Amino acid sequence: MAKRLTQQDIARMAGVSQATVSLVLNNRQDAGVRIAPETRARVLEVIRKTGYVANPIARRLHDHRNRILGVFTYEAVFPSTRADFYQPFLEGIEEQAEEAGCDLLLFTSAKAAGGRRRIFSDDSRIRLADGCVLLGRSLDRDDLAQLLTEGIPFVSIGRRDDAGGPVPHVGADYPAAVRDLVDRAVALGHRRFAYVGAGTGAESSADRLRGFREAVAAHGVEGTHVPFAGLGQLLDAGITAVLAEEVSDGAALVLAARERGLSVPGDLSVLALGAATRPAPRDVDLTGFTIPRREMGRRAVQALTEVLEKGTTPQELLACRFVEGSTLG
Amino acid sequence: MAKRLTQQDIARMAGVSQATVSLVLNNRQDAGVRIAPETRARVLEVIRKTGYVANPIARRLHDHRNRILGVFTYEAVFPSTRADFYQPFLEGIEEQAEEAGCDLLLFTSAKAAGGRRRIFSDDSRIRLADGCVLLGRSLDRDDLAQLLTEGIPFVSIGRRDDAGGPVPHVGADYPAAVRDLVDRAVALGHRRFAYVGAGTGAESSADRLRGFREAVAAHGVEGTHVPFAGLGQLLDAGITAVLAEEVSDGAALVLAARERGLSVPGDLSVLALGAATRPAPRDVDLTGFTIPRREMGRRAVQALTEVLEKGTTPQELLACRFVEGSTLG
DNA sequence: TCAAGATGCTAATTCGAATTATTGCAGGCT
DNA sequence: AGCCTGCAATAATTCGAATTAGCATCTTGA
Repeated sequence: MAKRLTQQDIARMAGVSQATVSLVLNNRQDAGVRIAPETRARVLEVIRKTGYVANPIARRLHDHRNRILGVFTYEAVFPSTRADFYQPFLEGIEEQAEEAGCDLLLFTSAKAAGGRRRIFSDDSRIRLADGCVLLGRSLDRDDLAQLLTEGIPFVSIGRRDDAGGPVPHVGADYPAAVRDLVDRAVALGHRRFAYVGAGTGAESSADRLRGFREAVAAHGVEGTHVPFAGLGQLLDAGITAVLAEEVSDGAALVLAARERGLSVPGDLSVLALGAATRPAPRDVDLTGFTIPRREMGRRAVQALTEVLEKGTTPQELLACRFVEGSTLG
Repeated sequence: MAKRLTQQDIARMAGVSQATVSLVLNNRQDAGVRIAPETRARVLEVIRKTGYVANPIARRLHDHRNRILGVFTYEAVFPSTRADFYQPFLEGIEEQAEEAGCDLLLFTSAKAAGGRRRIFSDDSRIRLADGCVLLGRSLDRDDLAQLLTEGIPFVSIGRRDDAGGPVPHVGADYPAAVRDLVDRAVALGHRRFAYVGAGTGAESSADRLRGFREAVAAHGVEGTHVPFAGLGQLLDAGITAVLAEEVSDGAALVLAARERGLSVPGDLSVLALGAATRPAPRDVDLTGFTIPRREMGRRAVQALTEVLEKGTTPQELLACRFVEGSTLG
């Protein structure tokens, strides 16, 4: 196997010193550093011909920019079961990375201790990347805390509670999106609401439920929360509008209601809150909102750039888009 | 940002040298290297107390392996239009990379000159990775030649003709798979065959057509090749069995035949040769074969490992799996 | 008792690139 | 001639960990 080229090799070929190659490569023009145009050209020509690229490892040891952005997920991203969830985010990430001229490093090497990947294993490679985008419904609190204390630049996709300090993130504004749905339903005359879904655990769930509670309180209407949906109990309780965290749960409710000969939205309105951790039937035209996944991916990379350049802690929530379906009336 | 601890720091705290810390850390017991148990214990205690972890960057610098595998595609991989094509391969690649303890670098930074990425652009970053897996229906011959002459370790997914030298690849054995289909059809009494599809351009197309020609010649039956399918002309020519390179073409033929009131496979047998560059209707139960995409991804990474370790030029064809559909009779 | 061997550790070097301090060399000026 | 100035390029050092050669010190065995 051909040995990897080094700056020393390039230097020899161009008849200059290694230092000169480095200076040319980094296009240094500072005071005190001067390279004659013809020398520069000669070095560049050798670099072009050989396709030399600086060893990112060695470079990293010194300077701190590789133009490599890490993408960490707790599970493999490509299996089709996850693809539906990860894909839109990755699409945005890839797009923005391309724009920023960065390559993406997928941390596939993270030791799968107990089936799940870990950010910090015995020889964590997270520092290979300039910074890192974290992707997943819920992230390990300890991992986040360690990222913060070790000062590793990262951005979470999805809002995160503090973990020993504010966590940089690009999330979706679930409270606002849920409030909007409740507002619309109230305007149509609904007075008894139910929220179906976990409503706890991951921040995304908690945020939705919080939005729901705020909205029903603001309108002075009735709102209950049940983790699992039973169509019967909902109807018995006189509920007229259900907000389902999971799209698939919402769809199941609609189908169940129609099977009973009930009309949706005539007898019951069903609103979907965008979560898609499980595949949902496509043929139910749910009213609700969509999560701007692709945009979140893009913005996360932009935010990461900001972290890297300015050392800030960006926190941003993107608005969800209302979807005019046929299950609210 | 807390400064990271170094082995030097640990050494100072334990009252030993940096070298000793390294030896303890790596648990070296080789001949000529000995550390007294109490010294070892003292160092380990300091490491435990401080939570020191070796800087992976510095470590990599020394052993010349970045443990980064590149994945190059001529287009973005995540957009849903391509996802169906790339996904199974990537799944296998990711799986095997995880096993090998390597991370995946997606070359998203490759300049999109004329919409298409280039392996060798002005500042190609291909050498960032230890080696590279190439993915795509057809690869640029000049790119392949350059990879070979520059001695960049790589493996192509899909068989490739020589490009100034043998190209390391992991492909699918199309000739065998096509011959198998023809054999089965001949056994069922078919004597007039047609091959529908490009049959040229990409190696994958050419290989299929070659298998077809060999098979019809071996059986002494009639076999013609047409780039585009016209149901009428096929029937006029007395064809009883059609092999469609593209699954979608095969499906279209079946649907067209049924629309005319013909029976498939009663009046016409249709066999699909696995190519899926266009989305195909799911509701046609075609007989044919499937390409072991996921396995190809896995094997490609294994082959790349071999290239990296032994400098060989692996070439391998994986068998396609026969699919018992309902369009052969 | 003294050379041979075992033991325990460290100094010095390496990896590849970035950076700083320094040297060499024209040419201009007095 | 002697001296500075400005420019070009290089030697030397740095980063953190791994490794090799080698230096003390301590045991043995004859």
